[in-house]
Amino acid sequence: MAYQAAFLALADPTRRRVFEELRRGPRSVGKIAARMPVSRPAVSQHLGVLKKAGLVADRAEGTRRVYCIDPNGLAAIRTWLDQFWDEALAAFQAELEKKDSHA
Amino acid sequence: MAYQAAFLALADPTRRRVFEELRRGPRSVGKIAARMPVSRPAVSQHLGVLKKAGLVADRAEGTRRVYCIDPNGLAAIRTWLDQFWDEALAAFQAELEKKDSHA
DNA sequence: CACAAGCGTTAGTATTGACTTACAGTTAGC
DNA sequence: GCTAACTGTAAGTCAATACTAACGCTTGTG
Repeated sequence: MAYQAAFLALADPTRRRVFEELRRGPRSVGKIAARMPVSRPAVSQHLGVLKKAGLVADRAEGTRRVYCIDPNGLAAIRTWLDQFWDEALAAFQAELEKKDSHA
Repeated sequence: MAYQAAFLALADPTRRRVFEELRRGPRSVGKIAARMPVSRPAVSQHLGVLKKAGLVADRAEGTRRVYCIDPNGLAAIRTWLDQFWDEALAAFQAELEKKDSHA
């Protein structure tokens, strides 16, 4: 049930942009906020949501806080996606067989 | 840029539950709403959002409207996920080499 | 032709949440 | 110790949205 938070976190465009910024590598909060159209506290809040969703991880580095990508969040989404796809495909084939037995 | 709508659509719990209900196979609006804690118009609106996101498709069947899963929406998310993962992995390895050249 | 079933749409409401400003806490340098 | 740099947090505001109730439209049935 972890994909719930992940989907909710990635739904917001600004927050996903923050997340995608970390795709280039680990960054501090200030570095990220400098490239964003919103204020630094807003970025900090977004990072908090992403962290709770298991999408990012943070480590203290002196006075600044460096964030990087946490694979767990994306893995949760991928798992959900694969499982969903398998079930849907199975249901689809079951539907076909039902119509075959009809003929 | 199609994953934007898909993520936004799957973020809402009720809407995702509607979507997951179609995993079992094609259903009419009434059938879905019967298993939901919200009213039928709410389900209809959710289905509209899912349709615009390319996650479901509908066909008229007499007086009732049957919805089924549209692979396009999920494919968009999968594409984004794969691409994101590749870039993040490349950045991670680049980070490692940078530290190697440091030694 | 009238009636009922099944949906989509609209208007209106209440709640969620993204954002800014101001403040408090922690760490490096003089 | 004192200042500056960097960040998380709290309170408040405003826009987005999920929901219900009421209505109108289309299709099958007597």
